[in-house]
Amino acid sequence: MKKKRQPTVSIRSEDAIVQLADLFRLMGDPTRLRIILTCLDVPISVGDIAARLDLSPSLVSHHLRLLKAARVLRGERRGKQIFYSALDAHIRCVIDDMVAHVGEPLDIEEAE
Amino acid sequence: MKKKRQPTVSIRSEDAIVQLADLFRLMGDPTRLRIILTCLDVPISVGDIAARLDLSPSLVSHHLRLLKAARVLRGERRGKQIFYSALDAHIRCVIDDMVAHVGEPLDIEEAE
DNA sequence: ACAACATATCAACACCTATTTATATGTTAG
DNA sequence: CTAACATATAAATAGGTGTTGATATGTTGT
Repeated sequence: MKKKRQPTVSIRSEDAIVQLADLFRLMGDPTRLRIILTCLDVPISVGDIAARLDLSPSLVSHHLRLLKAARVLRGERRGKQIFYSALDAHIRCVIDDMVAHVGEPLDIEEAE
Repeated sequence: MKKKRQPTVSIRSEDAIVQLADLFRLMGDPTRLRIILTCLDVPISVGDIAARLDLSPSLVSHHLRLLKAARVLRGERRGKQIFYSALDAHIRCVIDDMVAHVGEPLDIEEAE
């Protein structure tokens, strides 16, 4: 049972757009995007994220709270630590599409 | 010749992440996202965008400049007017994926 | 060339937000 | 229960950014 992909054109309601923009805005910060990418691989603890990205645990936790609230990531406790991972696969698709977009900078000549 | 879709994991270079984040940040503003969505349908002039979205032409033009610089949209002049449209199809994919993400709020129960 | 229209640019303000620092909450081991 | 660790929260600061209003650039018709 495949998911029906409804055309982009149809989403025009105010709150739907705001909700979408909120998600994009969350991914629009380099630090937060790094955190997201780190969590896409495999569930990883707050401290390990901080260590890998050379950030303070406090800052990482702050961003994780936003990402969790926006349903981008989810966290589950294992002992003292809390491991974060992607809530679903869509975020990965979004990023992959954007990477593809960046990968093709010019389809037409752009005289500046 | 299909495009090889490289895994999300591999994009880790600093500037690549910053470049991605810049694009997401651009889409993270409701006004700008509305403008993008309006241009996805069919090429449309600055004035028509402003009229349809009830924004000042000045503000629309300002955002269009950013979106054009980021290779999200492109503009071509037809007489006095300049018609803007999506530069490629990837942005539509990105938005569709994000819509799909929003459409599936909960895969697992989330005890708050 | 001039007038009228369409778009772009500039500067200023107000608002938002990422980061830091300090403190608090929660969990495990002894 | 206490100590040590892991994460979360709060307030304060600094830098970024969307919007507005005025001005500039560019194009078409007369």
